[in-house]
Amino acid sequence: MTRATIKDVSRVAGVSIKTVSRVLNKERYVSDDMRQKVEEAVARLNYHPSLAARTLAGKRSFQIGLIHDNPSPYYIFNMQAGVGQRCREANFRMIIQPCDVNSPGLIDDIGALIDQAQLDGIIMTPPVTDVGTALAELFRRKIPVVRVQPGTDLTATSAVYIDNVQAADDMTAYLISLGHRRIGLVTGHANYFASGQRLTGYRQALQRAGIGFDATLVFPGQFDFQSGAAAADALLALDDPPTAIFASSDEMAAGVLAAAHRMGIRVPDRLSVAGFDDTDLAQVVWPSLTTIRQPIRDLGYAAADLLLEFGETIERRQLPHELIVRGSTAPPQA
Amino acid sequence: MTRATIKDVSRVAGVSIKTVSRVLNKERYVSDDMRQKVEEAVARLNYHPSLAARTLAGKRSFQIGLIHDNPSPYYIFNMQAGVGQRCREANFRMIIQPCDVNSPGLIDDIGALIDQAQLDGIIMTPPVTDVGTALAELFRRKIPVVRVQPGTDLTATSAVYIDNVQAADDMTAYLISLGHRRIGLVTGHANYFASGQRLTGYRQALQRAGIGFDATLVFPGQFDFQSGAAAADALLALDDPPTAIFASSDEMAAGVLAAAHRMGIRVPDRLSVAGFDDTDLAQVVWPSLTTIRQPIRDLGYAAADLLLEFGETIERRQLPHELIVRGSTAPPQA
DNA sequence: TTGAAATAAGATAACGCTGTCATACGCGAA
DNA sequence: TTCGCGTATGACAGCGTTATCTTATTTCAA
Repeated sequence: MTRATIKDVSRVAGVSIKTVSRVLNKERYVSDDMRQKVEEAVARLNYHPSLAARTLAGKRSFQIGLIHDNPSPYYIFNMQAGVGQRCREANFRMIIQPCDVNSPGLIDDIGALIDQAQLDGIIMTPPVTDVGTALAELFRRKIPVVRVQPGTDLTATSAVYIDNVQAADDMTAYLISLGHRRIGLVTGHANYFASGQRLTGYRQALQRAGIGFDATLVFPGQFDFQSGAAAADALLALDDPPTAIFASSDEMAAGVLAAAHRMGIRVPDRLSVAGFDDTDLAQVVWPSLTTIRQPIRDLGYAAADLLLEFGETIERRQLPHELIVRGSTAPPQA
Repeated sequence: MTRATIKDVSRVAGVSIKTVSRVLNKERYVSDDMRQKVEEAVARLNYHPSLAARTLAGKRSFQIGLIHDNPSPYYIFNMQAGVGQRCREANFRMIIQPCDVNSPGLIDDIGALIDQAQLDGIIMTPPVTDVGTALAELFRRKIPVVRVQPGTDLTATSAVYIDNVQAADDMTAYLISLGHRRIGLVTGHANYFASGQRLTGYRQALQRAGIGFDATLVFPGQFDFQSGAAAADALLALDDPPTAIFASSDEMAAGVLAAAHRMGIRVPDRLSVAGFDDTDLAQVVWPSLTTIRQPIRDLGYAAADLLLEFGETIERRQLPHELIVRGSTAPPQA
C-alpha cells in the first residue's frame, strides 16, 4: 500500500483533481456538496498532501525557518516550543537552523537554506538578529522576516520583544525597595543589544531613587555561569561590596550564587541575588532565584504568528515581562 | 533576480540537464572535464538544488525526522545538536517533531509527518521509543528507524545507547569506595526503561560489596527537580538516613541539593549527592555535581549516522559513559 | 428579457528535478 | 574487421501538486 495521492482522492470522491485542490486550500467557489464529498474521501484514504509537490507547484512551501546562534538550551527549547506550536496550528513546518554568528559562511548558509527549502519566512533570535550582512541577504531575497528582540534597524523587519529597559528598572527598583543601596550589576554579552538596555534600566531606577551611579559596581559578563561567578568574585572583593547583585541572566545569577556559597556568604541573608529570564534554572538552584520572567515561549509563538498572519507587512509586538520574587532576595542585614 | 535552476546551470556549463544532475548526485560515468564545467557553473550561479523538486522526482527527500516527547531542554538541545551536525555533513535536513506520548493522535501525527515530508528516516528518543503502536506504524510504512536508548523490542530497530546498568553500577561502586554504606537511590520515571536498568546497576554494585539491599532507601522519582526534592525529604527523614543519595538525573540531584540546603545539611560534608546525565545543570548548581556523563550529543550524532549509513539495515552502537567526580561527593563523616 | 457578473467545475500546462531509455564512442578479443 | 562491453552523454517522461485558462451554470440589475 503506497501513499494516497490527490488523484486517488479525486477518483474516490468522483470529482476533478482541481476541485480536491480547491477544498484542500480552502479556496472560494466550492459547493458544500463537493466539499463534503472530498472531505470524506480524504478521511477515508487518510490522505496527506505531499509537501514537496505543493512547494514545487505553488508559491508557498508551508515551511518557516528558525535561525539561531544561542548556546542556551532553555532559550532555544522554549523558543522552538512557541514557534512550533503556532506552526502546528497553521499546518506549517519549522526548520531549525543553528548557525555561527562569527562564521564567514553565515550568509551562504542562510541563502542555501532559503533556496533549498523555499522557506516562506524566517524567524531570527539574538544575536543573529543584528548581523547586518545577514539581514541584507534576507532583504535581497525579499523573504518575510520576524526578529526576536532585535537590537539594530528596529523598524526594518517585523519584531517581537519585551521592554528590557523597563524590566531592568523594575528589578532594580525592587531591590531598592528592599533597602539595598549598593547594587551590583553583571551585564550581558556585548553582542546582545539587550545588555545595554538592561544597563539603562538599572541606571534609570537608581537615578529615580537618588542613588549615585557607581561604575565599579558594574561588571561585564557573557550571560554564562562562569562569568557570573567571576563577576561575583570581583564585586564581593571590593572594599565596599554590594549587598545585592543583579545578574542579567539566570545562568550568571547561578554563578553568583555558587561564588557566594563558596565564600560562605549566606544568600539572601548577607547577599541578595537576582537573575533575568526565569528559565527553568531559576527554580533548580538554591535558593530559587528572584528574576524577571521573560516569556520566551510566547515570544516564539508571537514571532510565528506575525509571520503567518502578516507576511511581508511589518508589524511589531511587545510582550509583557514580570517580576518574579523568590528566595534569593531579602532586605540587607543591618 | 530569481533562483537559479538546474536548467540555468546546464546552459552556463554548456551541458545537458542530466549531466548536471549526475554531478550533483555524484553518479558514475561523468568525465572530469564535465564535472569541472558543472562545478564552475554551480559556483558562479550560487546554485542550490530545490529540495522540493528532488523529493518529488526522486525517491529520497534528504530529510530525517527527530521525534521526541522529552521535557528536558538540555537533553533535547544536545540531541538536536548531534543529529543536526551529522545531517549538515550529509546535506540533510532535520525535522523536529515534538509529540505527546499519551495523546491518542500520536500515531496519526507521525503518519502525517512521514507522508507530508516523505522522510527518509526517523530518530526517536525515550520514551517515544517504547510506544508499541507508534513502532508498528513505522514498520507498516517500512521507514528506517533509529532509536536512542530503547527499552523494548531491542532488536526491532537500529539503536544507540549507553550501558545504563554499568553506569549506575560505576556510580554506586564509587560511592561505596568513598566509604558510604547507606546509599539512597532516587529512581527515574517508570515510563523510562533506563530507570529500571539503573536500579539494577545499583543493586549489582551493592551486592558485590556485600551490602544488603534496603528497599526503604529506594525512592521513586520523575526525573524532575520537584521529585528529587521530595525524595530527599523522605530519605533524610528516615531513622537511619543515607549518607549519600544517588539520583537518576541531574535535575533530581539538584532537587536533593536544594532540600539539603533547606534543612541546613552541608553537602558534601554531611551528605554526598550524585546525579546522572552530566547536563549543563551539573555545573551550575552548588556544589557542582558528581555525575555520570551521558554523551547525549554523541548519541544523536551516532543515531543520525546509523540512519544515513545503513538505512534499513539494523545496526546497534553502544557509546561509552563516564564517571565525572565533582564537589558534591566526599567520604562520609565519622 | 437580456446580458454582465458571480459562482462552480474541469482540462491542461507548468514547477525543477530524477529515472529510464537511447545513443555514441573507444577498446580489447575473436 | 567485427562484435561486445564499459564508459559517457543526452532526450524525454513523469513525480503530485497548483496556476491558468476555459466552459458551463446561476444570479441579479436594468
